[in-house]
Amino acid sequence: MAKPSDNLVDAIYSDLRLKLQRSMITPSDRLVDTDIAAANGSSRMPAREALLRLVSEGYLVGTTRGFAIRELSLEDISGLFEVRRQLEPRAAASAARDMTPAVEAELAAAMDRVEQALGENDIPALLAANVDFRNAWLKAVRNPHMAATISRFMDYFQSVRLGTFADGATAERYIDGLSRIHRAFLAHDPLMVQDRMTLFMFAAEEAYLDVRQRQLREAEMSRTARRRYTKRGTA
Amino acid sequence: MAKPSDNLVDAIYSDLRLKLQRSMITPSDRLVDTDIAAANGSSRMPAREALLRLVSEGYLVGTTRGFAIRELSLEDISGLFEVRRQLEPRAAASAARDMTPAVEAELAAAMDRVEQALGENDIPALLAANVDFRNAWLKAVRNPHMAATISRFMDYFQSVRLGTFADGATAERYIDGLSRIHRAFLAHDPLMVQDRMTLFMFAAEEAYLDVRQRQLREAEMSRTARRRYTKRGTA
DNA sequence: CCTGGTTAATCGGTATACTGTTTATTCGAA
DNA sequence: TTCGAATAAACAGTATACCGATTAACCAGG
Repeated sequence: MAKPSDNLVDAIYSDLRLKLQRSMITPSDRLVDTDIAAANGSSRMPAREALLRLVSEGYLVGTTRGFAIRELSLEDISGLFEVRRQLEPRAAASAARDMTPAVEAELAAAMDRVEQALGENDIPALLAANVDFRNAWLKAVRNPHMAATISRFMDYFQSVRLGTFADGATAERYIDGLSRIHRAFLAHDPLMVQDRMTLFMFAAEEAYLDVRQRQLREAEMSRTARRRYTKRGTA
Repeated sequence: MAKPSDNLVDAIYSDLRLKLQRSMITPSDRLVDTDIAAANGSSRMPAREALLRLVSEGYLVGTTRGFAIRELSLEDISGLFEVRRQLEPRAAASAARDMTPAVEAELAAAMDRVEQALGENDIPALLAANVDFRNAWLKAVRNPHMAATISRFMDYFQSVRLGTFADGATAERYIDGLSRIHRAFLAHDPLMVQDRMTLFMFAAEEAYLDVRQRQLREAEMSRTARRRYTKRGTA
Protein backbone atom coordinates (compact mmCIF):
# COMPACT_ATOMS: atom_id res chain seq x y z
CA MET A 1 0.00 0.00 0.00
CA ALA A 2 2.74 2.43 0.95
CA LYS A 3 5.25 3.07 -1.77
CA PRO A 4 7.37 6.10 -0.94
CA SER A 5 9.65 5.05 -3.80
CA ASP A 6 11.58 7.74 -5.57
CA ASN A 7 8.98 10.09 -6.85
CA LEU A 8 7.45 12.95 -4.96
CA VAL A 9 3.89 12.51 -6.19
CA ASP A 10 3.73 8.93 -4.96
CA ALA A 11 5.31 9.87 -1.66
CA ILE A 12 2.79 12.64 -1.02
CA TYR A 13 -0.06 10.48 -2.27
CA SER A 14 0.85 7.64 0.10
CA ASP A 15 1.22 10.04 2.96
CA LEU A 16 -2.19 11.58 2.38
CA ARG A 17 -3.78 8.20 1.81
CA LEU A 18 -2.42 6.99 5.13
CA LYS A 19 -3.72 10.06 6.89
CA LEU A 20 -7.13 9.44 5.38
CA GLN A 21 -7.07 5.81 6.53
CA ARG A 22 -6.15 6.89 10.03
CA SER A 23 -8.85 9.56 10.05
CA MET A 24 -6.21 12.20 10.61
CA ILE A 25 -8.07 14.46 8.22
CA THR A 26 -11.51 15.70 9.20
CA PRO A 27 -14.27 16.89 6.88
CA SER A 28 -13.72 20.47 8.01
CA ASP A 29 -10.05 20.42 7.00
CA ARG A 30 -9.08 22.09 3.77
CA LEU A 31 -6.16 20.59 1.91
CA VAL A 32 -4.31 23.22 -0.07
CA ASP A 33 -1.60 22.27 -2.48
CA THR A 34 0.80 24.99 -1.39
CA ASP A 35 0.58 23.93 2.26
CA ILE A 36 1.15 20.28 1.44
CA ALA A 37 3.99 21.20 -0.85
CA ALA A 38 5.63 23.23 1.91
CA ALA A 39 5.14 20.41 4.41
CA ASN A 40 6.92 18.02 2.05
CA GLY A 41 9.55 20.45 0.92
CA SER A 42 8.48 20.28 -2.71
CA SER A 43 6.88 22.62 -5.16
CA ARG A 44 3.16 22.82 -5.81
CA MET A 45 2.97 20.44 -8.73
CA PRO A 46 3.68 17.13 -6.98
CA ALA A 47 1.28 18.05 -4.17
CA ARG A 48 -1.31 19.10 -6.67
CA GLU A 49 -0.99 15.92 -8.72
CA ALA A 50 -1.36 13.80 -5.60
CA LEU A 51 -4.49 15.72 -4.63
CA LEU A 52 -5.98 15.40 -8.09
CA ARG A 53 -5.37 11.68 -7.99
CA LEU A 54 -7.24 11.42 -4.71
CA VAL A 55 -10.05 13.42 -6.26
CA SER A 56 -10.26 11.18 -9.32
CA GLU A 57 -10.37 8.17 -7.02
CA GLY A 58 -13.24 9.69 -5.12
CA TYR A 59 -11.62 10.30 -1.74
CA LEU A 60 -11.55 14.06 -2.01
CA VAL A 61 -13.62 16.72 -3.68
CA GLY A 62 -12.29 19.95 -5.06
CA THR A 63 -13.94 23.04 -3.70
CA THR A 64 -13.26 26.62 -4.63
CA ARG A 65 -11.31 26.90 -1.41
CA GLY A 66 -8.98 23.93 -1.16
CA PHE A 67 -9.67 20.20 -1.36
CA ALA A 68 -11.80 18.47 1.26
CA ILE A 69 -12.58 14.88 2.08
CA ARG A 70 -15.65 13.64 0.32
CA GLU A 71 -18.67 13.30 2.54
CA LEU A 72 -20.78 10.25 1.90
CA SER A 73 -24.51 10.64 1.40
CA LEU A 74 -26.80 7.90 2.64
CA GLU A 75 -27.23 6.80 -0.97
CA ASP A 76 -23.46 6.60 -1.33
CA ILE A 77 -23.25 4.33 1.68
CA SER A 78 -25.94 2.01 0.36
CA GLY A 79 -24.39 1.97 -3.09
CA LEU A 80 -20.90 1.31 -1.85
CA PHE A 81 -22.13 -1.50 0.35
CA GLU A 82 -23.98 -3.07 -2.52
CA VAL A 83 -20.64 -3.44 -4.27
CA ARG A 84 -18.87 -4.60 -1.12
CA ARG A 85 -21.51 -7.29 -0.56
CA GLN A 86 -20.79 -8.69 -3.99
CA LEU A 87 -17.05 -8.79 -3.52
CA GLU A 88 -15.90 -9.19 0.06
CA PRO A 89 -17.63 -12.38 1.22
CA ARG A 90 -16.36 -14.27 -1.77
CA ALA A 91 -12.89 -12.77 -1.57
CA ALA A 92 -12.63 -13.49 2.14
CA ALA A 93 -13.63 -17.08 1.44
CA SER A 94 -10.84 -17.44 -1.09
CA ALA A 95 -8.46 -15.87 1.43
CA ALA A 96 -9.50 -18.45 4.01
CA ARG A 97 -8.77 -21.18 1.52
CA ASP A 98 -5.38 -19.85 0.42
CA MET A 99 -4.16 -18.41 3.72
CA THR A 100 -0.58 -19.11 4.78
CA PRO A 101 0.47 -19.57 8.43
CA ALA A 102 2.17 -16.17 8.27
CA VAL A 103 -1.06 -14.48 7.29
CA GLU A 104 -2.92 -16.41 9.95
CA ALA A 105 -0.50 -15.14 12.58
CA GLU A 106 -0.83 -11.59 11.33
CA LEU A 107 -4.58 -11.88 11.48
CA ALA A 108 -4.45 -13.09 15.07
CA ALA A 109 -2.06 -10.31 16.06
CA ALA A 110 -4.30 -7.69 14.51
CA MET A 111 -7.35 -9.16 16.25
CA ASP A 112 -5.50 -9.02 19.58
CA ARG A 113 -4.72 -5.38 19.04
CA VAL A 114 -8.32 -4.68 18.12
CA GLU A 115 -9.56 -6.18 21.35
CA GLN A 116 -6.94 -4.50 23.43
CA ALA A 117 -7.76 -1.13 21.89
CA LEU A 118 -11.43 -1.77 22.51
CA GLY A 119 -10.71 -2.54 26.15
CA GLU A 120 -8.66 0.61 26.58
CA ASN A 121 -11.15 2.65 24.62
CA ASP A 122 -8.28 3.84 22.43
CA ILE A 123 -10.07 4.96 19.26
CA PRO A 124 -7.02 5.74 17.10
CA ALA A 125 -5.47 2.36 17.96
CA LEU A 126 -8.78 0.71 17.17
CA LEU A 127 -8.87 2.34 13.76
CA ALA A 128 -5.30 1.29 13.04
CA ALA A 129 -5.81 -2.29 14.21
CA ASN A 130 -8.99 -2.52 12.18
CA VAL A 131 -7.11 -1.49 9.06
CA ASP A 132 -4.40 -4.02 9.91
CA PHE A 133 -6.94 -6.81 10.22
CA ARG A 134 -8.40 -6.23 6.81
CA ASN A 135 -5.02 -5.77 5.20
CA ALA A 136 -3.96 -9.07 6.71
CA TRP A 137 -6.68 -11.14 5.09
CA LEU A 138 -6.48 -9.13 1.89
CA LYS A 139 -2.88 -10.31 1.62
CA ALA A 140 -4.17 -13.84 1.18
CA VAL A 141 -6.38 -12.78 -1.72
CA ARG A 142 -4.40 -13.96 -4.69
CA ASN A 143 -6.18 -11.75 -7.21
CA PRO A 144 -4.58 -8.30 -6.97
CA HIS A 145 -7.40 -6.61 -8.90
CA MET A 146 -9.91 -7.98 -6.44
CA ALA A 147 -7.81 -6.96 -3.45
CA ALA A 148 -7.21 -3.45 -4.77
CA THR A 149 -10.87 -2.89 -5.53
CA ILE A 150 -11.96 -4.06 -2.10
CA SER A 151 -9.29 -1.99 -0.41
CA ARG A 152 -10.47 1.04 -2.25
CA PHE A 153 -14.11 0.58 -1.35
CA MET A 154 -13.21 0.06 2.29
CA ASP A 155 -11.24 3.27 2.40
CA TYR A 156 -14.25 5.34 1.50
CA PHE A 157 -15.62 4.67 4.95
CA GLN A 158 -12.81 5.83 7.16
CA SER A 159 -14.52 9.09 8.06
CA VAL A 160 -17.72 7.32 9.01
CA ARG A 161 -15.87 4.53 10.81
CA LEU A 162 -14.56 7.06 13.28
CA GLY A 163 -18.14 7.83 14.28
CA THR A 164 -18.97 4.14 14.59
CA PHE A 165 -16.15 3.49 17.01
CA ALA A 166 -16.91 6.55 19.07
CA ASP A 167 -20.15 4.94 20.22
CA GLY A 168 -19.30 2.15 22.66
CA ALA A 169 -22.22 -0.16 22.01
CA THR A 170 -21.89 0.06 18.24
CA ALA A 171 -18.15 -0.50 18.44
CA GLU A 172 -18.66 -3.60 20.54
CA ARG A 173 -21.11 -5.09 18.07
CA TYR A 174 -18.77 -4.24 15.21
CA ILE A 175 -15.82 -5.90 16.90
CA ASP A 176 -17.93 -8.91 17.79
CA GLY A 177 -18.70 -9.40 14.11
CA LEU A 178 -15.02 -9.07 13.31
CA SER A 179 -14.17 -11.63 15.95
CA ARG A 180 -16.66 -14.09 14.53
CA ILE A 181 -15.06 -13.70 11.13
CA HIS A 182 -11.67 -14.24 12.70
CA ARG A 183 -12.78 -17.47 14.34
CA ALA A 184 -14.05 -18.70 10.98
CA PHE A 185 -10.62 -17.95 9.52
CA LEU A 186 -9.02 -19.91 12.37
CA ALA A 187 -11.25 -22.84 11.50
CA HIS A 188 -10.03 -22.66 7.89
CA ASP A 189 -13.61 -22.84 6.76
CA PRO A 190 -14.09 -20.74 3.60
CA LEU A 191 -17.85 -21.13 3.62
CA MET A 192 -18.16 -20.05 7.23
CA VAL A 193 -15.99 -17.05 6.48
CA GLN A 194 -18.16 -16.21 3.51
CA ASP A 195 -21.39 -16.42 5.51
CA ARG A 196 -20.10 -14.45 8.45
CA MET A 197 -18.66 -11.79 6.20
CA THR A 198 -22.04 -11.50 4.50
CA LEU A 199 -23.74 -10.98 7.85
CA PHE A 200 -21.05 -8.52 8.82
CA MET A 201 -21.64 -6.51 5.67
CA PHE A 202 -25.30 -6.02 6.42
CA ALA A 203 -24.64 -5.12 10.04
CA ALA A 204 -21.90 -2.69 9.05
CA GLU A 205 -24.11 -1.02 6.48
CA GLU A 206 -26.80 -0.50 9.05
CA ALA A 207 -24.33 0.88 11.58
CA TYR A 208 -22.80 3.28 9.08
CA LEU A 209 -26.18 4.50 7.94
CA ASP A 210 -27.15 5.18 11.54
CA VAL A 211 -23.94 7.04 12.29
CA ARG A 212 -24.10 9.06 9.13
CA GLN A 213 -27.73 9.95 9.68
CA ARG A 214 -26.87 11.25 13.11
CA GLN A 215 -23.90 13.18 11.73
CA LEU A 216 -26.07 14.80 9.10
CA ARG A 217 -28.70 15.77 11.63
CA GLU A 218 -26.08 17.29 13.91
CA ALA A 219 -24.49 19.17 11.05
CA GLU A 220 -27.89 20.54 10.09
CA MET A 221 -28.57 21.62 13.67
CA SER A 222 -25.21 23.31 14.18
CA ARG A 223 -25.64 25.07 10.85
CA THR A 224 -28.97 26.61 11.83
CA ALA A 225 -27.59 27.38 15.28
CA ARG A 226 -24.63 29.21 13.82
CA ARG A 227 -26.91 31.15 11.55
CA ARG A 228 -28.93 32.26 14.51
CA TYR A 229 -25.77 33.09 16.39
CA THR A 230 -24.28 35.32 13.71
CA LYS A 231 -27.62 37.02 13.39
CA ARG A 232 -27.67 38.00 17.05
CA GLY A 233 -24.24 38.94 18.31
CA THR A 234 -21.23 39.93 16.28
CA ALA A 235 -17.75 40.01 17.72
CA MET B 1 -18.88 9.32 -19.49
CA ALA B 2 -17.69 12.19 -21.66
CA LYS B 3 -17.46 15.49 -19.86
CA PRO B 4 -15.46 17.99 -21.88
CA SER B 5 -16.65 20.60 -19.39
CA ASP B 6 -14.46 23.61 -18.83
CA ASN B 7 -11.14 22.20 -17.79
CA LEU B 8 -8.41 21.02 -20.07
CA VAL B 9 -7.36 17.99 -18.04
CA ASP B 10 -10.86 16.54 -18.13
CA ALA B 11 -11.20 17.29 -21.80
CA ILE B 12 -7.95 15.55 -22.68
CA TYR B 13 -8.73 12.69 -20.31
CA SER B 14 -12.12 12.09 -21.90
CA ASP B 15 -10.63 12.26 -25.34
CA LEU B 16 -7.96 9.71 -24.51
CA ARG B 17 -10.41 7.50 -22.72
CA LEU B 18 -12.66 7.49 -25.76
CA LYS B 19 -9.77 6.62 -28.01
CA LEU B 20 -8.89 3.74 -25.71
CA GLN B 21 -12.49 2.50 -25.78
CA ARG B 22 -12.51 2.63 -29.55
CA SER B 23 -9.15 0.87 -29.77
CA MET B 24 -7.71 3.85 -31.59
CA ILE B 25 -4.52 3.40 -29.60
CA THR B 26 -2.44 0.29 -30.17
CA PRO B 27 0.05 -1.25 -27.76
CA SER B 28 2.92 -0.11 -29.94
CA ASP B 29 1.85 3.53 -29.75
CA ARG B 30 3.73 5.80 -27.41
CA LEU B 31 1.74 8.60 -25.83
CA VAL B 32 3.95 11.58 -25.13
CA ASP B 33 2.67 14.51 -23.18
CA THR B 34 4.14 17.14 -25.47
CA ASP B 35 2.49 15.60 -28.53
CA ILE B 36 -0.88 15.36 -26.84
CA ALA B 37 -0.52 18.90 -25.57
CA ALA B 38 0.22 20.15 -29.06
CA ALA B 39 -2.73 18.22 -30.48
CA ASN B 40 -5.02 19.89 -27.98
CA GLY B 41 -3.42 23.29 -28.16
CA SER B 42 -2.46 23.28 -24.51
CA SER B 43 0.74 23.13 -22.55
CA ARG B 44 2.30 19.97 -21.19
CA MET B 45 0.76 20.00 -17.74
CA PRO B 46 -2.88 19.26 -18.59
CA ALA B 47 -1.82 16.49 -20.96
CA ARG B 48 0.54 15.12 -18.37
CA GLU B 49 -2.08 15.15 -15.64
CA ALA B 50 -4.55 13.34 -17.87
CA LEU B 51 -1.94 10.72 -18.67
CA LEU B 52 -1.03 10.26 -15.02
CA ARG B 53 -4.66 9.78 -14.18
CA LEU B 54 -4.96 7.05 -16.79
CA VAL B 55 -1.87 5.44 -15.32
CA SER B 56 -3.23 5.52 -11.78
CA GLU B 57 -6.45 3.95 -13.05
CA GLY B 58 -4.46 1.18 -14.67
CA TYR B 59 -5.14 1.87 -18.33
CA LEU B 60 -1.65 3.03 -19.18
CA VAL B 61 1.82 2.32 -17.95
CA GLY B 62 4.63 4.81 -17.85
CA THR B 63 7.77 3.75 -19.66
CA THR B 64 11.01 5.63 -19.95
CA ARG B 65 9.95 6.54 -23.46
CA GLY B 66 6.39 7.80 -23.31
CA PHE B 67 3.24 6.20 -21.94
CA ALA B 68 1.83 3.03 -23.45
CA ILE B 69 -1.40 1.11 -23.03
CA ARG B 70 -1.13 -1.53 -20.39
CA GLU B 71 -0.90 -5.01 -21.74
CA LEU B 72 -2.88 -7.61 -19.85
CA SER B 73 -1.22 -10.81 -18.74
CA LEU B 74 -3.24 -13.99 -18.68
CA GLU B 75 -3.39 -13.68 -14.88
CA ASP B 76 -4.73 -10.15 -15.28
CA ILE B 77 -7.50 -11.39 -17.50
CA SER B 78 -8.51 -14.13 -15.07
CA GLY B 79 -8.35 -11.76 -12.14
CA LEU B 80 -10.34 -9.04 -13.83
CA PHE B 81 -12.98 -11.53 -14.88
CA GLU B 82 -13.26 -12.85 -11.36
CA VAL B 83 -14.33 -9.38 -10.30
CA ARG B 84 -16.62 -8.93 -13.28
CA ARG B 85 -18.35 -12.23 -12.54
CA GLN B 86 -19.18 -10.98 -9.05
CA LEU B 87 -20.59 -7.68 -10.24
CA GLU B 88 -22.06 -7.73 -13.71
CA PRO B 89 -24.67 -10.48 -13.56
CA ARG B 90 -26.25 -8.99 -10.49
CA ALA B 91 -26.02 -5.42 -11.81
CA ALA B 92 -27.53 -6.42 -15.15
CA ALA B 93 -30.36 -8.09 -13.29
CA SER B 94 -31.10 -4.91 -11.38
CA ALA B 95 -30.91 -2.99 -14.65
CA ALA B 96 -33.48 -5.34 -16.16
CA ARG B 97 -35.75 -4.70 -13.20
CA ASP B 98 -35.41 -0.91 -13.25
CA MET B 99 -35.13 -0.33 -16.98
CA THR B 100 -37.17 2.50 -18.51
CA PRO B 101 -38.67 2.33 -22.02
CA ALA B 102 -36.04 4.84 -23.14
CA VAL B 103 -33.22 2.58 -22.05
CA GLU B 104 -34.95 -0.38 -23.64
CA ALA B 105 -35.10 1.46 -26.95
CA GLU B 106 -31.47 2.44 -26.70
CA LEU B 107 -30.52 -1.15 -26.00
CA ALA B 108 -32.43 -2.33 -29.05
CA ALA B 109 -30.84 0.33 -31.24
CA ALA B 110 -27.37 -0.63 -30.06
CA MET B 111 -28.11 -4.31 -30.68
CA ASP B 112 -29.24 -3.49 -34.20
CA ARG B 113 -26.03 -1.65 -34.87
CA VAL B 114 -24.03 -4.54 -33.46
CA GLU B 115 -25.67 -6.99 -35.84
CA GLN B 116 -25.39 -4.69 -38.79
CA ALA B 117 -21.70 -4.14 -38.11
CA LEU B 118 -21.22 -7.87 -37.78
CA GLY B 119 -22.92 -8.41 -41.14
CA GLU B 120 -20.77 -5.80 -42.83
CA ASN B 121 -17.65 -7.01 -41.04
CA ASP B 122 -17.05 -3.45 -39.90
CA ILE B 123 -14.81 -3.93 -36.88
CA PRO B 124 -14.63 -0.31 -35.68
CA ALA B 125 -18.42 -0.01 -35.87
CA LEU B 126 -18.72 -3.30 -34.01
CA LEU B 127 -16.51 -2.00 -31.24
CA ALA B 128 -18.47 1.22 -30.99
CA ALA B 129 -21.84 -0.52 -30.98
CA ASN B 130 -20.62 -2.95 -28.37
CA VAL B 131 -19.65 -0.07 -26.11
CA ASP B 132 -23.03 1.53 -26.75
CA PHE B 133 -24.84 -1.63 -25.74
CA ARG B 134 -23.13 -1.89 -22.40
CA ASN B 135 -23.48 1.81 -21.70
CA ALA B 136 -27.18 1.50 -22.42
CA TRP B 137 -27.88 -1.12 -19.78
CA LEU B 138 -25.45 0.49 -17.36
CA LYS B 139 -27.65 3.58 -17.52
CA ALA B 140 -30.40 1.58 -15.86
CA VAL B 141 -28.11 0.62 -12.98
CA ARG B 142 -29.24 2.96 -10.26
CA ASN B 143 -26.11 2.59 -8.15
CA PRO B 144 -23.49 4.92 -9.65
CA HIS B 145 -20.62 3.30 -7.76
CA MET B 146 -21.56 -0.08 -9.17
CA ALA B 147 -21.91 1.31 -12.69
CA ALA B 148 -18.61 3.15 -12.55
CA THR B 149 -16.74 0.12 -11.25
CA ILE B 150 -18.17 -2.13 -13.93
CA SER B 151 -17.48 0.41 -16.62
CA ARG B 152 -13.91 0.62 -15.50
CA PHE B 153 -13.34 -3.11 -15.48
CA MET B 154 -14.84 -3.45 -18.94
CA ASP B 155 -12.56 -0.80 -20.34
CA TYR B 156 -9.47 -2.77 -19.46
CA PHE B 157 -10.34 -5.17 -22.24
CA GLN B 158 -10.64 -2.88 -25.20
CA SER B 159 -7.26 -3.85 -26.60
CA VAL B 160 -8.05 -7.54 -26.35
CA ARG B 161 -11.57 -7.07 -27.64
CA LEU B 162 -10.17 -5.89 -30.94
CA GLY B 163 -8.51 -9.26 -31.34
CA THR B 164 -11.70 -11.07 -30.46
CA PHE B 165 -13.70 -9.33 -33.12
CA ALA B 166 -11.05 -9.80 -35.75
CA ASP B 167 -11.71 -13.53 -35.72
CA GLY B 168 -15.07 -14.13 -37.42
CA ALA B 169 -16.12 -17.26 -35.56
CA THR B 170 -15.26 -15.87 -32.14
CA ALA B 171 -17.02 -12.59 -32.93
CA GLU B 172 -20.14 -14.46 -33.96
CA ARG B 173 -20.23 -16.44 -30.72
CA TYR B 174 -19.63 -13.26 -28.73
CA ILE B 175 -22.47 -11.44 -30.47
CA ASP B 176 -24.73 -14.42 -30.04
CA GLY B 177 -24.20 -14.25 -26.30
CA LEU B 178 -24.93 -10.54 -26.37
CA SER B 179 -28.09 -11.17 -28.33
CA ARG B 180 -29.29 -13.74 -25.82
CA ILE B 181 -28.77 -11.20 -23.03
CA HIS B 182 -30.67 -8.65 -25.05
CA ARG B 183 -33.63 -10.98 -25.46
CA ALA B 184 -33.67 -11.55 -21.72
CA PHE B 185 -33.78 -7.78 -21.25
CA LEU B 186 -36.68 -7.60 -23.69
CA ALA B 187 -38.52 -10.19 -21.60
CA HIS B 188 -38.01 -8.00 -18.54
CA ASP B 189 -36.78 -11.04 -16.69
CA PRO B 190 -34.04 -10.07 -14.22
CA LEU B 191 -33.18 -13.64 -13.36
CA MET B 192 -32.82 -14.66 -16.98
CA VAL B 193 -30.60 -11.65 -17.56
CA GLN B 194 -28.51 -12.63 -14.56
CA ASP B 195 -28.06 -16.21 -15.71
CA ARG B 196 -27.25 -15.31 -19.29
CA MET B 197 -24.82 -12.65 -18.19
CA THR B 198 -23.10 -15.22 -16.01
CA LEU B 199 -22.73 -17.58 -18.95
CA PHE B 200 -21.54 -14.72 -21.09
CA MET B 201 -18.85 -13.85 -18.56
CA PHE B 202 -17.36 -17.33 -18.66
CA ALA B 203 -17.48 -17.47 -22.45
CA ALA B 204 -15.92 -14.04 -22.75
CA GLU B 205 -13.14 -14.92 -20.35
CA GLU B 206 -12.29 -17.98 -22.37
CA ALA B 207 -12.35 -16.05 -25.63
CA TYR B 208 -10.11 -13.31 -24.26
CA LEU B 209 -7.65 -15.78 -22.84
CA ASP B 210 -7.43 -17.49 -26.22
CA VAL B 211 -6.91 -14.26 -28.08
CA ARG B 212 -4.35 -12.99 -25.64
CA GLN B 213 -2.47 -16.26 -25.66
CA ARG B 214 -2.24 -16.08 -29.43
CA GLN B 215 -1.12 -12.44 -29.25
CA LEU B 216 1.61 -13.28 -26.78
CA ARG B 217 2.85 -16.16 -28.89
CA GLU B 218 2.96 -13.96 -32.00
CA ALA B 219 4.77 -11.22 -30.14
CA GLU B 220 7.33 -13.70 -28.93
CA MET B 221 7.84 -15.03 -32.45
CA SER B 222 8.26 -11.65 -34.07
CA ARG B 223 10.67 -10.64 -31.34
CA THR B 224 13.01 -13.58 -31.97
CA ALA B 225 12.63 -13.06 -35.71
CA ARG B 226 13.69 -9.43 -35.40
CA ARG B 227 16.64 -10.37 -33.27
CA ARG B 228 17.85 -12.76 -35.91
CA TYR B 229 17.31 -10.15 -38.59
CA THR B 230 19.32 -7.40 -36.90
CA LYS B 231 22.10 -9.84 -36.28
CA ARG B 232 22.52 -10.67 -39.93
CA GLY B 233 22.04 -7.67 -42.14
CA THR B 234 22.21 -4.03 -41.14
CA ALA B 235 20.75 -1.29 -43.29
C1' DC C 1 -27.34 47.64 13.46
C1' DC C 2 -28.21 46.04 8.76
C1' DT C 3 -27.46 45.87 3.90
C1' DG C 4 -25.17 46.16 -0.47
C1' DG C 5 -21.28 46.83 -3.01
C1' DT C 6 -16.25 47.17 -3.56
C1' DT C 7 -11.72 45.53 -2.69
C1' DA C 8 -8.32 42.14 -1.23
C1' DA C 9 -6.88 37.48 -0.46
C1' DT C 10 -7.07 32.74 -1.59
C1' DC C 11 -6.60 29.09 -4.47
C1' DG C 12 -7.05 26.19 -8.62
C1' DG C 13 -5.67 26.00 -13.50
C1' DT C 14 -2.28 26.64 -17.02
C1' DA C 15 2.09 27.87 -19.14
C1' DT C 16 6.99 27.81 -19.47
C1' DA C 17 11.52 26.62 -18.12
C1' DC C 18 14.96 23.63 -16.18
C1' DT C 19 17.08 19.14 -14.76
C1' DG C 20 18.39 14.41 -14.67
C1' DT C 21 18.00 9.97 -16.61
C1' DT C 22 17.38 6.73 -20.03
C1' DT C 23 17.74 5.34 -24.76
C1' DA C 24 19.23 5.85 -29.49
C1' DT C 25 22.87 7.15 -32.62
C1' DT C 26 27.11 8.06 -34.33
C1' DC C 27 31.83 7.58 -34.83
C1' DG C 28 36.27 5.59 -34.12
C1' DA C 29 39.27 1.78 -32.94
C1' DA C 30 40.14 -3.19 -32.91
C1' DT D 1 32.51 -5.62 -40.03
C1' DT D 2 31.89 -5.44 -35.06
C1' DC D 3 32.12 -3.74 -30.74
C1' DG D 4 32.13 -0.10 -27.50
C1' DA D 5 32.46 4.41 -25.92
C1' DA D 6 31.16 9.21 -26.47
C1' DT D 7 27.42 12.16 -27.76
C1' DA D 8 22.87 13.65 -28.83
C1' DA D 9 17.96 13.29 -28.34
C1' DA D 10 13.77 12.20 -26.00
C1' DC D 11 11.12 12.33 -22.16
C1' DA D 12 9.41 12.27 -17.31
C1' DG D 13 9.78 14.89 -13.13
C1' DT D 14 9.96 19.21 -10.80
C1' DA D 15 10.00 24.21 -10.06
C1' DT D 16 8.41 28.83 -10.73
C1' DA D 17 5.43 32.26 -12.48
C1' DC D 18 1.12 34.08 -14.08
C1' DC D 19 -3.90 34.44 -14.59
C1' DG D 20 -8.68 34.23 -13.59
C1' DA D 21 -12.45 32.98 -10.68
C1' DT D 22 -14.44 32.65 -6.32
C1' DT D 23 -15.02 34.00 -1.72
C1' DA D 24 -14.25 36.48 2.31
C1' DA D 25 -13.32 40.95 4.52
C1' DC D 26 -14.16 45.51 4.77
C1' DC D 27 -16.37 49.82 4.41
C1' DA D 28 -19.87 53.18 3.40
C1' DG D 29 -24.53 54.46 3.21
C1' DG D 30 -29.10 53.59 4.85
